[in-house]
Amino acid sequence: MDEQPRLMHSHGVGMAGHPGLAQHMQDGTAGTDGEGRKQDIGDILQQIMTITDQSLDEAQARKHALNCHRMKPALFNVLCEIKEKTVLSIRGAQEEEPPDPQLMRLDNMLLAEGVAGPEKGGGSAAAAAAAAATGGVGADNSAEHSDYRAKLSQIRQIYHTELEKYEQACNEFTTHVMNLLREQSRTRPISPKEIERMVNIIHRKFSSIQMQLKQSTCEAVMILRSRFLDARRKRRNFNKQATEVLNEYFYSHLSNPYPSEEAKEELAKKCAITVSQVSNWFGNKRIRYKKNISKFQEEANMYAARTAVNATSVSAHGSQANSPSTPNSAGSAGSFNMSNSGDLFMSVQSLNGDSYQGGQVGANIQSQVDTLRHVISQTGGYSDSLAASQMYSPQGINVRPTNGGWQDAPTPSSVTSPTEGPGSVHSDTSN
DNA sequence: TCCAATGATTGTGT
DNA sequence: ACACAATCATTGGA
Repeated sequence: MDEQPRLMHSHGVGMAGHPGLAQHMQDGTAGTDGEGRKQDIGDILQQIMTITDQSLDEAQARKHALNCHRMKPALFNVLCEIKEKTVLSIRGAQEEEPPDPQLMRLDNMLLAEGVAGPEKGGGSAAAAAAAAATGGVGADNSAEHSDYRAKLSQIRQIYHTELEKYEQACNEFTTHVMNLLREQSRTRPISPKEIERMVNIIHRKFSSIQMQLKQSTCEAVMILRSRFLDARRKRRNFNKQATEVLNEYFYSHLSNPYPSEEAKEELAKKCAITVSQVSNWFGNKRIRYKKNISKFQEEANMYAARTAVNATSVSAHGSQANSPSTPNSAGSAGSFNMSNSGDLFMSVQSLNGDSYQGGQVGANIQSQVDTLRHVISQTGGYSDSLAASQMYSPQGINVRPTNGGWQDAPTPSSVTSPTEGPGSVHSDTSN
């Protein structure tokens, strides 16, 4: 910096002890010719460069004089132009930046999660969407949702408070800097464009802070989501009634415990759970039943007896059994085949694994067959130990609980008929 | 506190 | 897409 005065000296323009600006101002002729103008500019420059070296009063006086000098606007314009063409133009090239994709992602997410955007509904909509995604739409999880919403709105509140703080700080700082620059623009060449640029720089800095805020908010939302909507963490046992409905269906369709889509829907409705929950339940049940049939024997018999009572009472009234086991009853060919007798069914069953598809179509009849089989097994002197051994009894050439299930070796129903002696093949069908 | 039961998820096979 | 099997994570009773 202190080189510049020397530079001036070398040009032989402004010198220490040079007449003050006031004098120049009085000297109107100074600016008329080229030489005079040059000297004039040199003087002004000199004033600018040495202004900090002077005492406060003197500086103030000179500052005032400078501000009032007729050449000042022109000079500042030129200087601004030079600045513009050099440093600022380089910076300007960097300024044109596309919207940050990362920021856009964060914004979108916050919007989708209901943290940003409209106050009402966003959060609950996001919660509902998230719940739907996890398949958990139950009557009992509305409480969970409200809890989720409460936490989400807490995050939202914090986010907005912080955002407001940032914005306020940003505005305050921007105003301060702008005032400062405007003030300074009287004594040094600062164009409005430059001020604007400075404001942009400040905004960018603050927006990067904002991005951090958004990022941490997103993280918080994600954690909240995973904690609240991970169904495994919020597992609730189904209520007794729901379990009974499902078990009833399962044991009354033991030969083919694969509810159709409609059956699942109806079961879901009855149990106030989702279809996917029904699917899960049946998946688990099939596996666990197959793994340890003896354990489920008692349960099987209980439900079989119960269903049998229902079935007989219903048939006594000459109407259709209106249980969840009905949805599959739309079948015609299957029903026809099945409707002949349990004997036919069983023979088909033992000959052809696909017969269970028929069973699925004629679920009504199949249900009755299963049920009756259980009743017979109960009345015929059932014993647990026998049941356990029966699982692997010689009767079951196709009785292999571990071989992959009902579809290709579909005789768990006979497995659940432990009264059949090892020799009494299909004796249960002779009802 | 332990442990069986149970609903849900994940990985794999078809 | 669905079923199975293994597994996880939670619940609830002893």
